[in-house]
Amino acid sequence: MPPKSTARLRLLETMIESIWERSYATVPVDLICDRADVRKGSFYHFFRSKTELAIAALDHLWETRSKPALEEIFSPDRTPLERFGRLVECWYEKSLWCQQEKGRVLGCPYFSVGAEAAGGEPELAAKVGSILDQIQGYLEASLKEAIDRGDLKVKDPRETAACLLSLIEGVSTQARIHNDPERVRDLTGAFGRMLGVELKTKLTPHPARS
Amino acid sequence: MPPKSTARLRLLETMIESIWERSYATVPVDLICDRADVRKGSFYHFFRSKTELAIAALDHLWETRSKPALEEIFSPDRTPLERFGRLVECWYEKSLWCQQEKGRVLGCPYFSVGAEAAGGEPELAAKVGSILDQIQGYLEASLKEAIDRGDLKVKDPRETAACLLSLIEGVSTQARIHNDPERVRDLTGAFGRMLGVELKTKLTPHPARS
DNA sequence: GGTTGACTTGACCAAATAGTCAACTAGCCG
DNA sequence: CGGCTAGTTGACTATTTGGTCAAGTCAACC
Repeated sequence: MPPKSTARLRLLETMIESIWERSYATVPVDLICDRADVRKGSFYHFFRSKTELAIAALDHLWETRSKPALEEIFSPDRTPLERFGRLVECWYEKSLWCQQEKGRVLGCPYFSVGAEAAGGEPELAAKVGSILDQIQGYLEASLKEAIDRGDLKVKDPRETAACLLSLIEGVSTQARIHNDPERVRDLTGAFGRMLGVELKTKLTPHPARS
Repeated sequence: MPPKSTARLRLLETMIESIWERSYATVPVDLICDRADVRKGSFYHFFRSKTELAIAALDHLWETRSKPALEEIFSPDRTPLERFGRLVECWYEKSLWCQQEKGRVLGCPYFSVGAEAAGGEPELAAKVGSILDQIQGYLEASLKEAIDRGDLKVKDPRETAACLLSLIEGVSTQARIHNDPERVRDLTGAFGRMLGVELKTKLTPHPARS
């Protein structure tokens, strides 16, 4: 039987949103409760602590949004190189969407929270770590496939996947810090240079930047 | 005449350390005061707010540590490519040092604080942004020099510098999240691949990793 | 009808938080 | 000396924080 109440779900979604816009530490339980229209007591009925909610929320975001999105991007229908191109496109579109809908470029919630949690919230940081590893897994698998197909010459796909991920996340975070979605454009060229191929995306090469 | 009291300086140094180990939001003013052995009143004699101290502290760190270190790394005595190699070496050594002395890999304080501050502390985020831009400047200048010398073929040095910086910072943050300094090793190969050359560093290619 | 168990409610708490303030000290300059 | 100023002190406030709790509601099941 499905859960009788939507409160738990509302808390998860609200937590993600709040944490993404601000940061883990600066989002008080009271704010989450207000925004989710849930009373404090109910909060602690579903979750033993704020940390536990955060972990559950990241997990929820991963399972319901990020993982499905990556499944689409890394679909077997595409060639490996097409997947990388699509990944970069999606990342850029998300940044644009963020700025328009949220008023700010917010970057990657996993990465920001992970960096924050690494100093003081080890379980939260570990959850982020495992999610990042899974993302890296998609990259690595496609790298290997590309190598097998002869599309790519890469010595160590594991290391290269790690670098690609760091690159994406680094660029995203820069975009967040500077509140500039255009920084994410650079990813197309950077991916290409890193892999030694020319990536095809819809993103035009490079308009003049302020 | 030099300042009569070291309290201000102690606050700056303590703030950097605390913020680096934990995060901006989770470092209370009282803790800084305790660790710096300064009373609350003195704190607010020197700084109007916690935010103001944080900004001053990042500035202090930049001027007294990071900038001099980069000046050495990017010294004209080195060829541009040697500088990149040295940069990667230093970054890796710092990560190792961190783990040994601090008990944890802490990554880059600017980047972590920047990501955090972007949601709610715009002035702090702006300070980080300007510091990151300056780091990028060193990279860009050396890229241009390398191109002029014919050591490198890069279309857009500005964009490439931005990507290199994102890569460094992304890798650093991953190292922080996973508390694994070895992740920073990957930078040598990644830099090389990004620039289309083989970088020479003291870092051995790649030992087996757990 | 009565009992159970999941969920809700709002009042409550102790601790932590950023920031204030008036009084104090000590060096320095006339 | 006397007064000025930079710095120091610790007690103080108002608010916010994460978390608790006892008393409820309500639908399902016996």
